[in-house]
Amino acid sequence: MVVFAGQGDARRSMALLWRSDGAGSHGRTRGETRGRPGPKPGLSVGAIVAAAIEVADAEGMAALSMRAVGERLGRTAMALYTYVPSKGELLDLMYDQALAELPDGYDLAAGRRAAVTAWARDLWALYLRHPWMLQVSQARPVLGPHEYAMLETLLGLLRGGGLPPGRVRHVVGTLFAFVRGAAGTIAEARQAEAATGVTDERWWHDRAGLLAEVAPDFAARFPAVAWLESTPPEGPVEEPAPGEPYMEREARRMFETGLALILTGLGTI
Amino acid sequence: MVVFAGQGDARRSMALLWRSDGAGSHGRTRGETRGRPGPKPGLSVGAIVAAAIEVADAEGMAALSMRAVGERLGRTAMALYTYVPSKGELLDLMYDQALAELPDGYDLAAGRRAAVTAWARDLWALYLRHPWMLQVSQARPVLGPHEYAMLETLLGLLRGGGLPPGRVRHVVGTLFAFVRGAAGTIAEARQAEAATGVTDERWWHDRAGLLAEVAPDFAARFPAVAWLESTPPEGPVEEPAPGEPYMEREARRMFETGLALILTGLGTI
DNA sequence: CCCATATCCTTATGCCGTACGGAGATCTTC
DNA sequence: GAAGATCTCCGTACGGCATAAGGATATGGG
Repeated sequence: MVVFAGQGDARRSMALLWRSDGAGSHGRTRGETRGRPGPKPGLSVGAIVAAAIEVADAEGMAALSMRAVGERLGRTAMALYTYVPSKGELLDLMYDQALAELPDGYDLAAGRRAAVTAWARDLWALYLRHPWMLQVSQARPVLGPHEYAMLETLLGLLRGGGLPPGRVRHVVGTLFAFVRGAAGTIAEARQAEAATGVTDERWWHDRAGLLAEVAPDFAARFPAVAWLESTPPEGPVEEPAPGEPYMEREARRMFETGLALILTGLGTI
Repeated sequence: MVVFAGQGDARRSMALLWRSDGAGSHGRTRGETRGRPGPKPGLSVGAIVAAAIEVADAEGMAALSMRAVGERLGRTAMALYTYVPSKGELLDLMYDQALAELPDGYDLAAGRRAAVTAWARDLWALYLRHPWMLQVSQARPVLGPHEYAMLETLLGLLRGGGLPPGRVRHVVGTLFAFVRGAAGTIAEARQAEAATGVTDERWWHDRAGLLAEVAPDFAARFPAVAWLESTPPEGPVEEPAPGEPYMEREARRMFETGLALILTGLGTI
């Protein structure tokens, strides 16, 4: 399920997001530790965010608990609350931190379309590296620095294409929606595989058998579906790509097709 | 976060999904109750699914607990387990049941593109009526009868367009990904609004103030973003649509734009 | 009547996020 | 160096969650 970020002290959470210690610098957090009473901080916001991302990457969003993150850092769950106000804020920080992995510029020399394609592929790859990102609510955007940086990058590619600003907004929204939706298909499959240990291949095989059991009249009820499923995935017009599971290859092809449709449409408008 | 369906007894869950009592018929579930010992069932799978959908629609996915569903039916949480193996299976049933609201055919008289557009709009509207649907994992599809019915409907529109089957698969995936992604933006906003009581308008206003506080150099760091945000949403080339909040109108326009891009692209390929 | 079987409930287990307050480290100020 | 303020980290506890186990009770067939 989508996890909603905490709407606690909004000012504090924005300050955390835009804190000056960049990236995963594991640095000091609120001003300087120098000259403050009390024990030296053994952790940092950056370290906690990094640990949380590791947990979420490895075990999936469902396994991301404050206890689990604390354990990875050799602390208890409660120790984290010194640095981060709540789990919701931690999710926001994780999300924005992951976005920092994106490149911040693309070469327009090969053309606008090629650059936007590269941008979309990178975002898609990021979502696949961090499938839990798709489960952080998009409702109230995180509004962190890296989110704006990503947007800035895309706008840099789209601006100057002759589109009016209102149009640009909708194109941006379309690209985000598509990449996100397309990545969701496969990202969640990976999470399910990691969480349950059942490969996608096997799962589909088992389910197909059950489906035939429970709906013996399938082909009659859904002729077009049966037609589609009876045809082979596609011709051999493809590089080998040896290790890639069937599902993933299909998902990638779908992504490329959809992206091409959108950009072709954009070119003819 | 995305909720994963239970991978308990797969056979039982498929049987539940494809149980003969259709739709919300609140009918008998496993064979006939006639001639069985024990008290008469006071509930039914259909009634439980309907109650769960009501809860999720009204209070959001986060508030959907077995206790809440039981309470709505005047029972305890444990009473539900007589009918449904786990919360995960219940989610599958809810998902497939909601899909039953979709029309099962479109008129091709006005052309293929018009029909596909209508199909996409209906799916988008369904997601907005039931925002929690977007939080049910897509990883391992539910594979319920209404999911196949929806697919069958779309394939009925796309088949005969001269596209090879492999291509059709990718176009279908693209349409699903886009509609889902686009609906997510606004559906989650509605859920957040319902859950927190803070309107989107107000939330954005507050956050903008905080952003200016915490990142005073915003316009310099993100010039293209600042440029985009400084331009008015769009010309007055729009019907009044009085009650529609600003965010929703923009989201709807984005959806229409993206759909047009995809279908235009499809037309020129 | 008797008993198998069904529904529904009470209770309990082990997770979760996190409020509260205590223990002890480390600073500034005398 | 002592006092007091302030900080990190932890132990405990609370209420909520899904759900396992088993008991009370109703209902049918024999």
